[in-house]
This record gives sequence, C-alpha cells and structure tokens, in this order.
Amino acid sequence: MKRSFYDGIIRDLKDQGFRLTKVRMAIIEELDRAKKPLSAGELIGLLKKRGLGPHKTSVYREIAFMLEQEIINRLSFGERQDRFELAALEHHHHAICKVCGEIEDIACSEGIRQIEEMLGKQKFKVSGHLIEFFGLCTSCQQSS
Amino acid sequence: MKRSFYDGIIRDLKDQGFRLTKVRMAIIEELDRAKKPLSAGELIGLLKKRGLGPHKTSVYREIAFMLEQEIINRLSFGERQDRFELAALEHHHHAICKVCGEIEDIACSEGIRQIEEMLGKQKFKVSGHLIEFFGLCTSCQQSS
DNA sequence: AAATCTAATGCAACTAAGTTGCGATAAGAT
DNA sequence: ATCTTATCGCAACTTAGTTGCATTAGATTT
Repeated sequence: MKRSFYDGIIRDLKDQGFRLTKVRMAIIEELDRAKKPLSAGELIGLLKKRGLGPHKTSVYREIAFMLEQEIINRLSFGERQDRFELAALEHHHHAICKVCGEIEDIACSEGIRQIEEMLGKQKFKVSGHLIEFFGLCTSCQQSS
Repeated sequence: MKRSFYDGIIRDLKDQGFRLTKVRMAIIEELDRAKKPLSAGELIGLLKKRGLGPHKTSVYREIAFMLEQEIINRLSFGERQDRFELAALEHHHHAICKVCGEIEDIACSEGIRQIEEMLGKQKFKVSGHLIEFFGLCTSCQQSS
C-alpha cells in the first residue's frame, strides 16, 4: 500500500464514510500488481492465497461497489466471465494471447477515434467501445 | 427459404451427410431475417413463435454445429450471453444502441487494419478482434 | 476503553446461460 | 418399408453472478 494513486482512492472513500477494509485494500493491490484485468474468480483465488478468505458474495459486492465508485472498470474479452481493471489507468485496449493468456496494453489510437467520428456524422452518438485484439504473443509464436 | 446463399449451405450439408431438419433451416432463416446478431435465448423464442418448439439443448447443439460448419460466427457484446450471426456476411463490426438495442453494421475500416499492422511490427500476431461501439442511435437521441 | 452506528460480511438459496449423458425419434438412403 | 445414424428431448449438472437476511466489525463518539 505505497503507490501514489492509492492515496486519492483512500481519501475519497473516507470522505464518503466508507471503510478501508482488508479485502477492499487487497483487491486494489492485486489489481495493481496483476498488471492485467482480473476476473472475479481470479481475485477470489488471489485473496485466498493472501490468507484472506472472503466469501464470493463479498467479492462480487465489493466489485459492484468499486464499479459504482469508479475505482475499477468492467471489461469483456468475450469470455463468459467479466474482467476488471483499475480505472486509474489511462484509456487503452488489449492484445490477448490465445495460447498463454498474456495481455498487453495498447493505446487507444487515432484510427479508432476516426471511426467514432465517422459514426458521429452518421448520427450515432458513441459513448463507449469494446475493442480487443486476439492472437499470438511473441513467445508463443516461437514455441509453436 | 429463397435466398441464394442458402443453396451453398444446403449443398455443403447434404454433401457431408448432415440432415436438413426444420429447426436447422428455421435458425438460418431467423438469423437472416433478424438482420442483427441473435442470442440463443432469442432464437428459442423465435422458433417457438413459429410453432417449432425445440428443447434448449437442441438449439445449443445446433448452434455448436453451425459454428463448427462455419455457417455462423459467435460474437460478444460484453453481455453474459453470446450472440450469433450468419458467417456469409462480410466481416464487419457493430454500433449498438444502449437504449433500444438497435444494432447497426459498420464496415471494418482502415483504422483497425493500421492498429493490427502496428501490432504485427511489435511481434504480436493478430488472428482476430472484438470491436463493438456502444452509444445512442438517432431515434433514441431525439426521444431523450 | 466502552458504547454506538451502520458499512460490510457470511451463508443459504436462487437465477441465467450453457453443457453432458443417454435413451428415443426421425431424415433420408437403400 | 426398412434401416442407419444424425438429431432430439429430458434430467441433471456447471459456472458466473445475485438476493435477503441475520451477524460482524470499522471507525467515530463518549
């Protein structure tokens, strides 16, 4: 619990009368350490490894709370489960290796903004997008 | 059952010894008529309306079969359910209205190909992508 | 340090989407 | 008409997530 952006989150929570529970802090830490979006199931596993053993209900409720507080964002990679990452990160997309699951961040580019502009001209008001690339990362290309 | 691309599908199925059941044909028709990706649940509803009342297991198995035969493609809009559309359509993306659910097709553009090329240079071999835009369609903008 | 307030938790039971095994049915070739 | 086997229906199961309710525990107040 040392990183700078934690401070802002903690202050906001305290100001609104929310509590700094072990699980709440641990989820933020794990999402930060993972450096990739985690599913609820993965989070439950990581928390268990730490000795915290929250009930899955609590984890799902904590996720819902953090979404509401805009501490995290919900993503979908077309799996049946949702994934979550810290909202403090700059807006970006992902390149997901279909073999090892490695996830690389990709900046949101000019090309995507162009498409949205084009949609705007067609009178569709874009408020969000879901953009993920799938394929083979460098190391999985070599080993196959 | 009049459209041209149906013929190719039917021929391919017969050639491989698969059968042209009512449900199989009806699913293709409904996906064609809908002009937008349908979920398994929606398909079951539409089939029921037609008087066919296949068990959900059969519908899921038919979907799995059609995916294997590459008659349909699986898509995800970040819902908990999958959606399916006819593979005969040209590769494209979607603009989904968050209010009325209206789905508009969008051609896959140069901007996206540029991103993939950039990833290629970074040694990530792209084999697919998931690209959907969310927002408000023309008529829902007016009524709000 | 104890009392207090209520945010957060645990549990059981439930839902929705999809899957599996298996015996019964029916498409369509002979 | 018969036969082969693709397809179907049912029951039971799985996975991801949700809800109601009684209990516990942060953090503030006394």
